[in-house]
Amino acid sequence: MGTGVARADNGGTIGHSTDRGADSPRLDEGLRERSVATIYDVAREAGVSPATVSRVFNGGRVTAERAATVRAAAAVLGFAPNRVARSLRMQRASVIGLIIPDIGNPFFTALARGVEDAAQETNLSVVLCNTDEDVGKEQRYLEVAAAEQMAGVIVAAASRHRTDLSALVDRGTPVVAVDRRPRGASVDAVMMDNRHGGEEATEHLLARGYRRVACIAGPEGASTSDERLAGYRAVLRDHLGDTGQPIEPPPEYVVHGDFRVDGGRAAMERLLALPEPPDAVFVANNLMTVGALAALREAGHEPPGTGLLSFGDVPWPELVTPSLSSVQLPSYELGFAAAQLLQERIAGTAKPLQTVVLRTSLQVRESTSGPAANRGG
Amino acid sequence: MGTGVARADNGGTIGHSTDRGADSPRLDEGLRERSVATIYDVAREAGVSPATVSRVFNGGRVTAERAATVRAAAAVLGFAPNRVARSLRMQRASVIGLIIPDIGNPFFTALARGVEDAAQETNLSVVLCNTDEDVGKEQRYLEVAAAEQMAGVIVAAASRHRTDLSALVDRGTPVVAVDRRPRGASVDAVMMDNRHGGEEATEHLLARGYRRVACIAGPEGASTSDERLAGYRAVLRDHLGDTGQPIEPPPEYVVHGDFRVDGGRAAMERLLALPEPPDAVFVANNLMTVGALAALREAGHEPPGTGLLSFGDVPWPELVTPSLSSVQLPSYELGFAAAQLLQERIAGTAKPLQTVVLRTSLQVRESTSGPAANRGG
DNA sequence: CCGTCGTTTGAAATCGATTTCGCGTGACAT
DNA sequence: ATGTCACGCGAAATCGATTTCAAACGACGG
Repeated sequence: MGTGVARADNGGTIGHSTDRGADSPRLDEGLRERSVATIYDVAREAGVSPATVSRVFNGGRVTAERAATVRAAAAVLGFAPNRVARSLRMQRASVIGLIIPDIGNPFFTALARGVEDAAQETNLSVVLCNTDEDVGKEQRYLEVAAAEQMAGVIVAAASRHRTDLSALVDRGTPVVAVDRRPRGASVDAVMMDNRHGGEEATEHLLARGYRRVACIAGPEGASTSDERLAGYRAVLRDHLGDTGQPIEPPPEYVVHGDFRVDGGRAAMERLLALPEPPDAVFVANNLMTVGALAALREAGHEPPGTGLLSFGDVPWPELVTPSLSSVQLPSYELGFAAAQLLQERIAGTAKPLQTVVLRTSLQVRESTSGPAANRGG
Repeated sequence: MGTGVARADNGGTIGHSTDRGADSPRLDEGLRERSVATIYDVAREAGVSPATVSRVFNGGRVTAERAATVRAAAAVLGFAPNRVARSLRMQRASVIGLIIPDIGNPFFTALARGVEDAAQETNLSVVLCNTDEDVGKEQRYLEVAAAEQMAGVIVAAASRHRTDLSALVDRGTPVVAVDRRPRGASVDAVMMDNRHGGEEATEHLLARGYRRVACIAGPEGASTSDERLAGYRAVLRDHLGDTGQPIEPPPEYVVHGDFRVDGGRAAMERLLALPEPPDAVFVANNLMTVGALAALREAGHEPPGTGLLSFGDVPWPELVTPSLSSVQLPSYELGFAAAQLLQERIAGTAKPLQTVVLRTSLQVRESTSGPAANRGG
C-alpha cells in the first residue's frame, strides 16, 4: 500500500484490483483526481465556493457565466452529487419504495411498471422490495424504508391486520396503500372496486347461461377476497332463475383458497368432487385460476363446458386455449395513480386523506360461449 | 432550540395531517420524543456519550452494564440508527442493487429470489431495479447505485455493448454480472452454460426421432443467444442422420427473435410458412416459447406432433398441455451465487476476478414422446 | 508506593451536500 | 448624493453516525 491507497484504514476503497487499461483516466501526482469528485473539488476547480456549486445544481440564483464555469468543471471531474450526503442534509432521499407481496405475480409487476412510469416524472427512483407475503420480511423492509429516509413508500400489504406502517407514519413519511389497505392505518389508498368486479364476473356467467355458479375465493378475512365474494353473493341473491325463484347456491359452492396456484387447484378439485358439481366457477384471483384450469383439464373438463371466469387476467393468456373471459384489473393504473398520489404528498399537499377506487372491466373473449357449446357431448 | 417546533424551516416534517387517534403516543412537554430518535438522544437518555451508543450497536468494547443501560434507553426512545448518516460516514450503504432487464420474466424473478435469500445472511437489503431492456433506464439506475453508495451491484445487463459499468467500477463498488456479461467489463460474473444447454436441447430432439430441427434464436449479437445457437449447430453438424450423412439444416431453419412473446410467435409463423416446415423447434428462451406455442396452435399443430423444446421453463408450466420438456435453468442458483460472490467482494476478498458457470439440466416430461405420436394423422 | 499496561470512555473530526446569514455590489428612486 | 433594495456569493452550521485520539481508570508487578 504505497502511493495508491489513501485511507488504508477505513474500508472506503476496497481492495478491488480492477485492472484499468491504458485508456483509463491517468492519476497524475499533481492533478490527482479522487475516485469520485465532491462538490468541494468542483468548487476548487471552478474557483467558487461549494455553496455556489450546490446552487448551480439545484436551481439557485447564480449568474449564467459562473454557472457555465461550474458545469464545465463538474464535467471535467465527472462530478455526480453524492445522494447519501444529500439525503442526510435534506432529511429525505430521492427514492421511493415499492413493497409488494409477490414479485412472481404479473399483477404486481404490472403495478410496479405503473409506479415506475409515474415516478419518472419527478426524477424519483423506485426501489422494489418483495415480501413473499411474509410479514416479517415486510416489517424489515418498512424499517429499512424509514431508516433510509425514503421520500415515500407505496405498499401492497402482506397482511391486513399485522402490517404495521407506524415506523413510517410516525416519521411523517408519506405512505400510500395500494390494492390492500392495512386496517386502521391512516394513509392514502388506491384500491380497485373488488365488489363490482365480483358482480360483473358473476353476472357474465349467468348471462352466458350457466346456472350452478361456484366461487373460489381467497383466504378468509382478506378484504379483497371478501369484497369479491360479496359481489358474487349479491348477484346470485338478486338473480331469478328460470323458475322465477332466486338462485341460492349451496354453501359448498364457495371454497376458499390461498391466492396461489396450488390453492386454486385444490379448490377446484373439491368442487369437482361434489355430488352436483358447478357448471361454472368464478375464481377470485389470477394464480388460482391457473391451478383451477389445470385441475379442470385433468378431470377432462375444458371451458367452456365448465365456465371459468378469473378475477384478473391469467398470466400469459397466450398460453390458454380457449381464451377465457376475465375481469380486467387496472394493475398498471393502480401503480400509476398510487405514485402520483404519493408524489403529491411528498410535494407537501395538505389535502385530507384520499382513497382512490379504480374500476375493473369485463373483457369478454369470444370463445367463452356458454355451456351450450359443450352440451351435445 | 425553543420548546415548540424546532427547525420549522426545513421540510423535514411534511405537513401531513395524519389524524392520529387518541391512542397515539402522547407528546408531553417534559418527555417530548422527537419523531425519530438519534444517537444523541439515546446518549443523553442513557447518560453516556454518542460514541458509546455507537459502540453498543456495532460490537465495540463497552462494559456489559453500560451496554444494557444504552439498550434500554434505545428501546424507550424507539431508536433505530439512521442508515443515511451511517452510509455517509462509512462511505458505503448496507444495500445491494439488483438490476434486471425484465421484471415480468419469471427467470429474472426467480433469480431475484436467489439474490434475496443469499443476501439475508449478511443483513444486506436488496433493492431491485427494472430496466425494461432500456439502456438509458439502466444507465440511470447504475448511476443511482453509485451515488447511493450501494455496497455492491448485481446486474443482468440490458446490452452487451452499451451497458457501461464504469461509474461503479471506478468508485470501487463491487459489481457482479449475472446471466449476461457486458463486453470488456472487468467484473466478476455468474453465467450459465448456454452452449451446453443448446446442445442438450438439440440432442434430445434428435433422440426423440425428430429430423428437421429448427431453432428460434434470440437477437443476433446477444451472447447468450449466440452460444445457445452454437450448441444447436454443433450438435447438428456432428449428428449423422439415417443415411449416415451429417444433417445440415437449411439456413432458413434458424430464425432470430427478440426474446419476447411476439417475436417467438412471428418466428414460428415464418418457420411454418416454409415449403418444408421443421418437425421440431428449439426455442432459445422461455417467452418466445410462449409465442411459438400460440402460433403452433393457431396453425393446428400441437406438440408432440411438432416437437418444441424451450431453453428455460415456460412460465406457469401448469398452463401448458401437453407439458413440454425443457432445458431447466439454474435461475435461482445464479442469483444466489452472484450474491455470495458479491458479498465476498464487499467483505474485501482480493481474489482475482472470477467467472462462475452453472450448468443447465434437461427436464424430460413424459408427454414429449416424439413425432411418432402424431404420425398416423 | 509507583510505573506500566490494557481497557473503557468521551471529545471532536469526519463523511458531502444544503442552506442560513450576512456582506458587498450595482441599480434605481428620491 | 444618498438611501433602499435585490441579487450574487462565501463562510459556516447542519444533518446523524463512526472513529480516532487521548484521557481516565483499574489492575498488577516490581
